[in-house]
Amino acid sequence: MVTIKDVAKKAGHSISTVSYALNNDSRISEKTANKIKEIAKEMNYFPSAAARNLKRKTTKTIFVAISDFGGPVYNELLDGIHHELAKNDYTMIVSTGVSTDKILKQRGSDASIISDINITDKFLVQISNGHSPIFVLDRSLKGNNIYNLTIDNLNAMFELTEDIIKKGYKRIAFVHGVIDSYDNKTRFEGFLKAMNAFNLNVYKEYKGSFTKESGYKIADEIINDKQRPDMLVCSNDEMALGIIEKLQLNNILIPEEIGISGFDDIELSKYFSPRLTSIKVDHFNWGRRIAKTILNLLKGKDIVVKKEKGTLVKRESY
Amino acid sequence: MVTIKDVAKKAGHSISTVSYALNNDSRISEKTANKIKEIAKEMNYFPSAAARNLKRKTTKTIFVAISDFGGPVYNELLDGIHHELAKNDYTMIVSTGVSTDKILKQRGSDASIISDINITDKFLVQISNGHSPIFVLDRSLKGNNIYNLTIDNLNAMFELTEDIIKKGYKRIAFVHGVIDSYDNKTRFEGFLKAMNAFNLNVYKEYKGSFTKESGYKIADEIINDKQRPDMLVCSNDEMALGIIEKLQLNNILIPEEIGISGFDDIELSKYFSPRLTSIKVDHFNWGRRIAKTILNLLKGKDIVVKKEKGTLVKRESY
DNA sequence: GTGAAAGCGCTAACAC
DNA sequence: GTGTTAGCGCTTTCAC
Repeated sequence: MVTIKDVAKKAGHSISTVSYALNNDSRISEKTANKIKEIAKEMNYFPSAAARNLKRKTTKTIFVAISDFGGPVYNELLDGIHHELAKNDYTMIVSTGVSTDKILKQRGSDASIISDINITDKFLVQISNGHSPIFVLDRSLKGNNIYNLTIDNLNAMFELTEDIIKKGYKRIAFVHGVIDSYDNKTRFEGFLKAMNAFNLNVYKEYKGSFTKESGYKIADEIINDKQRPDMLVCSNDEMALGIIEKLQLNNILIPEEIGISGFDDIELSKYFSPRLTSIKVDHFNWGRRIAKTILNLLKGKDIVVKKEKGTLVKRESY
Repeated sequence: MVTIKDVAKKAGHSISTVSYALNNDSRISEKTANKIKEIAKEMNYFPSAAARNLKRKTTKTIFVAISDFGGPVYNELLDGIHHELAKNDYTMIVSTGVSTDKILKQRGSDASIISDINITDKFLVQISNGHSPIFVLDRSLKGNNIYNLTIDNLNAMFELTEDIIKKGYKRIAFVHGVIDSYDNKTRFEGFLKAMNAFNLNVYKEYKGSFTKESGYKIADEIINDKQRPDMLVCSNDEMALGIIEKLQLNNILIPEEIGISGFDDIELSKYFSPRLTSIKVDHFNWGRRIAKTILNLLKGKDIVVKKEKGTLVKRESY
């Protein structure tokens, strides 16, 4: 591995001069700088991140922890974050699972974005002290270096439920995702708010876990039910799609017999028949805003945290 | 930030004793070790990755470069890689775009997996000298520390094409993805091999770019064509799905008027109507194999590189 | 405009 | 069994 020392020797200069030259310090004469740069290039030299990070106490890296790489949602979010960071010469690294814990503990980044449901609040609070800033998505968590960035689930779900109620549905049920997750709680809250506003009672509640499989199970319950709801408000799209699939397999017509709605507006939702009515969040844009917020904080600016809005996408599922 | 020095001071021991204790060196008495560990925990101490990496000249990190986070394929692949690495106490970091170049140059990892079509062969060859090992997926590239890991596109496509020919199709066209990409070339090769084996001429060739959008364009060409092919062998699923969507919008029946096949077997392909016949690759398993190969290499073992097989998934699209 | 040297936080060879 | 110390590759202060 070629180090700054090797370059210095070959260039016939001190390592400090080489360092200055490569970092475009104005003290070095253009002639020397160019000569050094050429030699460095020739030798295929690149500064070691480890050494530089150690010295600079900053990594110019932002870390993003996600639950899994499959989610249709992460795609755009990560794109948005990366887009903004790259413009500002920051590097984005992403990880899942146990790797995440290690990166977090060992301060591999100047800031972290947590969107991994498997990382506990407790762990985050524990490491946060004296840590680089941690931005948590979709949870509500207080702590020293912890910042909360969320989607405005409540208002979006309120708007959706209002639309449903105005269509004349009466036996409206709610399909929960992971019951005490931030997303589920706030979405349910928005749902309840609308139901209350129209003096309607919740007809039924189903307990799922945000997955398509949990949707299948709920569909089974519904199939065997003699007093079915006429509308299912689901806490996310994946459960809604699972339910649709299974109900249709059992010849229950959607939306004629039961209406259904989702949340997230994932890619697949457009391809189902009927196409799912859902709440769309512009994740690319949200990612950019998240990155901007982080960069501002790192620059020492004051930051304002605003909730990201969702918009109702009306299709034919109710 | 709390350093090893702080822990040493508080524990009343030298920093080396602390280092040994935390790294479970057998020289340190259990009593001292436990005391030190407790204090470290209490102080919320974690060793700095930067300092450790610099000293150890190893990061215990494997880097994966991907084209984008959206691809349905990456999900399982990354899961598989992570699964295997985590078991062996390695950390996986993932990145896209310009971040990738920086990480690669600055040796942020003990090995890298490249599955990003935007990274040029030239760049890889340039940095490879004296670099940690680089594993390239889906390309054929020679170099010092470069290893090629690929899917057996040729044989899988041969098998698929053979099945198509045996169904009696005569006017068989091929839909190219990015024309000189490894995947496209080898898939086309397998296609040609089967056509030749049955003495059939390629009826037509269309040029796409692996995206659904390029599928739409090709569909337009086909719609306006007076002498349409009766079968479209596509270089990947996404183009096939784009073509199906557009053809159906124009009331062309699939498979009655035109048959169609894909490659990759992405999630969506099951939900289309008709469901797409395709080649499935077990990406999770492939990811695990890739990780195992890398770990073996890092351990100094000899490695054998075998192509990953694909299997034909027959559905109703031809 | 350039170089010598200190030191970032850690590991590990060596001394005791 | 524990401590002293060199040094990983780099940046940056200070001296010239």
